[in-house]
Amino acid sequence: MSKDRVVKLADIRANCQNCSLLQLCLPMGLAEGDLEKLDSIIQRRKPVQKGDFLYHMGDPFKAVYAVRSGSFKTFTVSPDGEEQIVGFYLPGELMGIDAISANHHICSAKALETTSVCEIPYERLEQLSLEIPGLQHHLLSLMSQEIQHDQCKLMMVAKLPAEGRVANFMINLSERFKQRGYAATDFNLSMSRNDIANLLGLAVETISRILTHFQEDGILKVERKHIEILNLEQLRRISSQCPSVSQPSKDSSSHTA
Amino acid sequence: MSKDRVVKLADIRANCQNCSLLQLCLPMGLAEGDLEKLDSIIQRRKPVQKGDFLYHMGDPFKAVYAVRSGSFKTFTVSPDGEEQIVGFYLPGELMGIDAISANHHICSAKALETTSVCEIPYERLEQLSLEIPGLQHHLLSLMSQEIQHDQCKLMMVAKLPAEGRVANFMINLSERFKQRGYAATDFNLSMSRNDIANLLGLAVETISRILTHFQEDGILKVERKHIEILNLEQLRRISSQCPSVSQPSKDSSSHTA
DNA sequence: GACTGGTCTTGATCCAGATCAACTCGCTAA
DNA sequence: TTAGCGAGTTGATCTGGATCAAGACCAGTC
Repeated sequence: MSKDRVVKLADIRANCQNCSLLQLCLPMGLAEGDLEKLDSIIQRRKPVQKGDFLYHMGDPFKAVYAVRSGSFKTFTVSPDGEEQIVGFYLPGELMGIDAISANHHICSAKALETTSVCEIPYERLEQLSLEIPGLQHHLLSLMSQEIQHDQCKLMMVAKLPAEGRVANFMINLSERFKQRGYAATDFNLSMSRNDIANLLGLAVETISRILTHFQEDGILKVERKHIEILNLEQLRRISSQCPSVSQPSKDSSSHTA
Repeated sequence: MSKDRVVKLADIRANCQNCSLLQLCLPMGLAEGDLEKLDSIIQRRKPVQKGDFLYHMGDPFKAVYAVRSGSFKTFTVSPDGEEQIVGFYLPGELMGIDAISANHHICSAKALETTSVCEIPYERLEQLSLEIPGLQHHLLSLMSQEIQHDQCKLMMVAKLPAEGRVANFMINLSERFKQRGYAATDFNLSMSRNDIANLLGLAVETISRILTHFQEDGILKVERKHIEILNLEQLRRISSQCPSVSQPSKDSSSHTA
């Protein structure tokens, strides 16, 4: 294999055009030429190691980030130092758009594993979305989706009992993995039980108990971080509440849980 | 008073230029000429009566609405017919932007009292925000704010005990009233105890008990729908958790609870 | 006035899930 | 190999808030 060929491969991987997440991510639906324009402002950064921060709460808002591989959690820290998880982000999902109005990040983003991201300078993105037909709409649409999902999460936490929340969480992850071309019923959790508990407003012990309970009932197979969904229908029945999670819209990136 | 003068007064009232909510609402920060452009696409509709719907869940998405006076609740209905409140909307707040991505309304909007709204056809708004400098950014900013507030609500429900949620709810209302030029510590609730309980994920009885408890402790004066905040500091202490509610950003319309 | 239906309050009881405490399982490190 | 530590599980107990039930308070309406 010549050096040239190696370079070319690296080059291919680093373009939106050849990214497997094209249909999910920000550039979704753009024409060839417009895609290149967008591509030209995007910066690929070196991977973020597990436990490292992509940005901190309070940092000035410069860019939004698309996850390329791996996963993140975002969280705020309350005055008394307690962490509150806001969401988990998977490949193709956009992080940081909640910072537009405040002009600084309102939560911190920490890598749950080794991850790579595309950095999209926000000012240039706004300029570009004045020029590229459809980009503005797509951006607004992405944000509207984020609102929809947040409202859905709110309803889940306000209305569902513990089992329903865990079921809902698993279904949500499953659907997001499916959209990304991964197995829908067999995956690894990159987040700890603690993080899940935190997001769902429950105690760690409760998560643990419910997972073993689901396992006893043949709904899930749980082995440390590895989850296998054995009875999706049952899981849905337990979760059933939140319409927009069980009926994802056609264009559905940035499904955050 | 001549007929001309009457017409002129009516005309004045029906323009963004002369609206008392100008500094809070969608047209915030626009230049004179641009303001007129925006104004020209906005339709003022006849008032919506208490209990009537502005739109229903599932309706095709045509427009967003700015509350001019009065208040709304938005809610979804789950498969089993149960209502889940998503938020309450006060004058100057924008309703319906959560429908952009799905292209139909994902919740219903019901007037809590006699209200008037400005209807802003969404397609024309998108067109206009390609032309008017700053409008695109403002729109994105508004949506980002909505995300921020939803995340804040989520944290509140996931983390705070019942008293904290009620305290938080009251502070949030108080601040929104204040921004609108109403008294911050003396106001009327347009929503029922039931609606509040529903939003906060609590039982009506719990709301009732907490309100009497707050009254006994001299934190609030409660008389049916009328609320007087006697000890805002204490209320804050009970609520203290959710940073972005207690530190509203400079540009802060669409504070929804 | 008295009658009715909705909203709100108050009290008594119960239970889902928190909390506390002990233990197990992997993993890393020496 | 053992020691040590963080993450996860499991059990026992406790409690905040739900639920059930009964009144109280209004706003209409006849």
